[in-house]
Amino acid sequence: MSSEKIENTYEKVVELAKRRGFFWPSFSIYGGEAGFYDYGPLGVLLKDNIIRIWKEAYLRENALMIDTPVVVPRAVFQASGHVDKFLDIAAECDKCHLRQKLETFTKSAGFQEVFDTVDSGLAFVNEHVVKCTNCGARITRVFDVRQMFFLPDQGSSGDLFLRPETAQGIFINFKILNNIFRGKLPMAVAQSGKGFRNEIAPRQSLIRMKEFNMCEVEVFVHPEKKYWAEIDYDEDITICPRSSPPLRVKAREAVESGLISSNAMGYFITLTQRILLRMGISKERLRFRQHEKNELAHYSFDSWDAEAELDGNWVEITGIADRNDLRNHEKTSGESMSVSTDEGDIVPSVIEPASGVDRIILSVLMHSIMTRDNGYTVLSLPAEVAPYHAAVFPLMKKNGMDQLAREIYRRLSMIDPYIFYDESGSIGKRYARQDEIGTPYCITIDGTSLEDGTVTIRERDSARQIRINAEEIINHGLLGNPAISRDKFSGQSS
RNA sequence: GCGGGUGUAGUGUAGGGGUUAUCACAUGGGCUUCCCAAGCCUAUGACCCGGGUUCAAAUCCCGGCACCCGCACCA
Repeated sequence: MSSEKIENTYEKVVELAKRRGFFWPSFSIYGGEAGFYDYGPLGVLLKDNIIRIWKEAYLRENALMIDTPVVVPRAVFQASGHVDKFLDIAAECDKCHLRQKLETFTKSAGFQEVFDTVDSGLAFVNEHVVKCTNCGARITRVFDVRQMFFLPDQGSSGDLFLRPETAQGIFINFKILNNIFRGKLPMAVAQSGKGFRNEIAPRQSLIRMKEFNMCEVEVFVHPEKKYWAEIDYDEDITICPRSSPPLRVKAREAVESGLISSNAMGYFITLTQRILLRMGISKERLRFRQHEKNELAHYSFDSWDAEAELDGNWVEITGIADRNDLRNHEKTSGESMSVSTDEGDIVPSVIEPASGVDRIILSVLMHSIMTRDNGYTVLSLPAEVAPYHAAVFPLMKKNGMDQLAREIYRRLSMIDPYIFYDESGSIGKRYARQDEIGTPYCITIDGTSLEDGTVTIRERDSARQIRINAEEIINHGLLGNPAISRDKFSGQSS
């Protein structure tokens, strides 16, 4: 099998995704709508698996799970700063209709001003001659571009928005959650759900969508110590700090040397790597890059992005931000957000590992797709990520092989529902189909099965088979069954 | 949002004012086959949408939409 990078992996994955049923553009019979994608039969299973891996990793950190509405009243985003800051002050040239951020025009005209409001921008262009970077005409039109969707109907308290992040649902419930956690710190709260952003130019299928899935964790820590737990992870991470060239380090050492600013930041960078690798991101194609000062979000002092290399570009798939939202909500709502500790009352700081589920899914697919020497495609997904754990086939549809195969399928699916049954076409075609959707094992019932109850199990990546008693699988399952461990497939070929 | 390119079955494509719209793969059914998309028979299936020009538009023109590439944007 060739593990070299396939040129145009992106297009290959998008084509496969539609043909086999992972994902495709939404609303296509009505011409489509940019920025929206449907998950199909396989994509739903894959996405569930990705989210489950994340959820289980954070349950092991004793995180609390929460689920809050996607529709959110204005007051929340007023306090968080999104209403004021989550928009662009844009300008348009009346002559050539070039449209971009006002600051892009003013900067290239030699001005350093930053604009928060349409009024301040308008006042500026009236006072100063700002010329179009394209045609040289004077800029006079200034307007704002909201990046949050808002609903035409009012709620009981005014404007309603679709949330651009799930995080605020956690912050505003901080006191309730901390009570449930019996007042302790540090505390982690996690939420998986949809977010909405009015992207100007949605691109590249799952990379930039207007409606997307996110998995966010808010880790509440002591603001001076920012400590979560001893970093006992020993593996290397690749980091790109602002202050030095890229390097491979252990998180513990990077925290001790000050390259990573806090224990909590280092801990969750490493945990994020473990989670992403488990999901099927390739380690060689994953790095953590610290944000430049000028690319930090309005709420963040420090931020590290987990980036996946996709067809030569580094794409953010998870962001780990050091932010301070509780103070804003305390100020605006008047509710105390402080926690009593031995060292007095404190308002916790927040470390936020936030993952884009859709981007992870695309990255996992792009990192998993392989081409066999015979030219056929294999999705080399981790077994626990693959939509189906196994497929069951009769070698041929005769002599009772199909009856026995259906019986084994029926019994097996009682203990593991992620099993696919197929008896159509030739055996080779069925293997190839399962390879292409990442099914790690194919169980085939042949003539010998009729005699002694054994079946063959074929491992996807090696295409090798072992023979095993069917009862062994039915009683113990496939995943984690020592009789079916990968190394069993390494020695013999068939 | 801007500029360029593209749009033909599920997928990849040929064609290019009047065709029965090409081919391959995939898909359904049948035959064959005791292990890797084999073979044979058979069936289903397409010109992105709207307007214009024309006797006639899938084909030419205009507009829209979507996708791809670059720019800008990415809280």
